[in-house]
Amino acid sequence: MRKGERTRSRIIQKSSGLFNRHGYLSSSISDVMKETGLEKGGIYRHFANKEELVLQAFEYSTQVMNKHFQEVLARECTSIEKLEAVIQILKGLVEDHPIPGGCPLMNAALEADDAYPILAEKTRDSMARLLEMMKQILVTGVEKGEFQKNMNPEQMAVTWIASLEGGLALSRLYRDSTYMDIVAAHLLNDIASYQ
Amino acid sequence: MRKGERTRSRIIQKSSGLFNRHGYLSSSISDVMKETGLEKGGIYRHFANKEELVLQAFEYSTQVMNKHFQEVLARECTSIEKLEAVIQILKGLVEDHPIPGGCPLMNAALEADDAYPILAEKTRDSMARLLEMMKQILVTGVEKGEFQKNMNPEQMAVTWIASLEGGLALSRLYRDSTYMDIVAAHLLNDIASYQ
DNA sequence: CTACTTTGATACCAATCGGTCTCTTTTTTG
DNA sequence: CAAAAAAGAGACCGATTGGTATCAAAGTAG
Repeated sequence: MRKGERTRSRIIQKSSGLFNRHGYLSSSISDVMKETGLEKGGIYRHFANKEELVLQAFEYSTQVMNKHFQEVLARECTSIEKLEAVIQILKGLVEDHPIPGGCPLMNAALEADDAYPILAEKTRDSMARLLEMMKQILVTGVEKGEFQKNMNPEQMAVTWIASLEGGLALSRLYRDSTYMDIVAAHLLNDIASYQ
Repeated sequence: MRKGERTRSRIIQKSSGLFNRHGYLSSSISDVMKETGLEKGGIYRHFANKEELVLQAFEYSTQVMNKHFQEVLARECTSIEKLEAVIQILKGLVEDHPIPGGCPLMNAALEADDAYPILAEKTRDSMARLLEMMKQILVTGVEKGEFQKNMNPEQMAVTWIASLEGGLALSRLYRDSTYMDIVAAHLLNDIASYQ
């Protein structure tokens, strides 16, 4: 691996945290310079323009989250355990783990919505993957007899993601994980009625 | 009412929509100029700096939402009807009604989180009011015997706001109100178990 | 109508924006 | 080690940022 590639990766990694905390549009190249310790020339050698860096940084954030999901979920066997693990992962984001600034999907969704169409499109793709992953856990749960067949995995997946993302936003706003706990307890209690 | 006051109000009103769509930090004064049709001098006559305008615009957005809630909820009698009305109001935000750009509380919460402490504080206040309003509907519902006493209004209020705000974010991302409908149906089905 | 006040357009400011270019330094290759 | 290639610092660019001062026009009060 060449030095240039390593530097490029470092820029993406550092700026992904910056963008997730301070926003993709509001962060400037000079913010990226401070974050990386590089000068302007050192950054623009690796990216044609700010947008390329922004999109790469967003993709990096989603990759980190996807990998984190994969690793944590692989440890769990039953679907209900996987659902509890999903809750724990989202709860981690309250405390900036594994990424500072909260859920990159939610952040990008709200920031890009009316202001950054290209990023919004990428966000839709990533969100669709997250919803699909949730649905898959639930479908498997039904197939294995963990959940009754009258539970609708598609709708339940939407409800879980919406509730957890909303709860995460509240918990981050108040720096108090209680909100996430309340939402999580409610979701687990609800899914229990299908067991 | 002097002309100056009218102009000031118009600036706040127009820029509140702009900020809610494009973000408080990302929007520039020249964006406000285009939105209002005024030149720079005409804007800075009425506001000491951008921050004053930003905070006033946010407050205006919350006032519009509060008034909207009051008016709509006043028409409904029972608590369950009020809850359905809350759903309808949040659903309206998918289609930019009564404010373009989605829920101003959620937008401000995520944007201000790590980047704009003063706005974050204002957002916490407004969000607390929204949660309190939800809780009050539920408390009244319990008092009137609409809901069983084992329902916890505080926790239910958090769950409803989190779920609806999360669902709203999904629906706005995909420009598809189905997500909101799914979340709403789930919440109504859940609250029915306490009736 | 007149005198006074308020209002807002305009020109201007330093600082910062995203981005380019050059040139030295550092890596890599043979 | 030498030559070639890659990398990054830094000066520079025009455009835009938030913000100020001036001054003519519009509004208001007597």
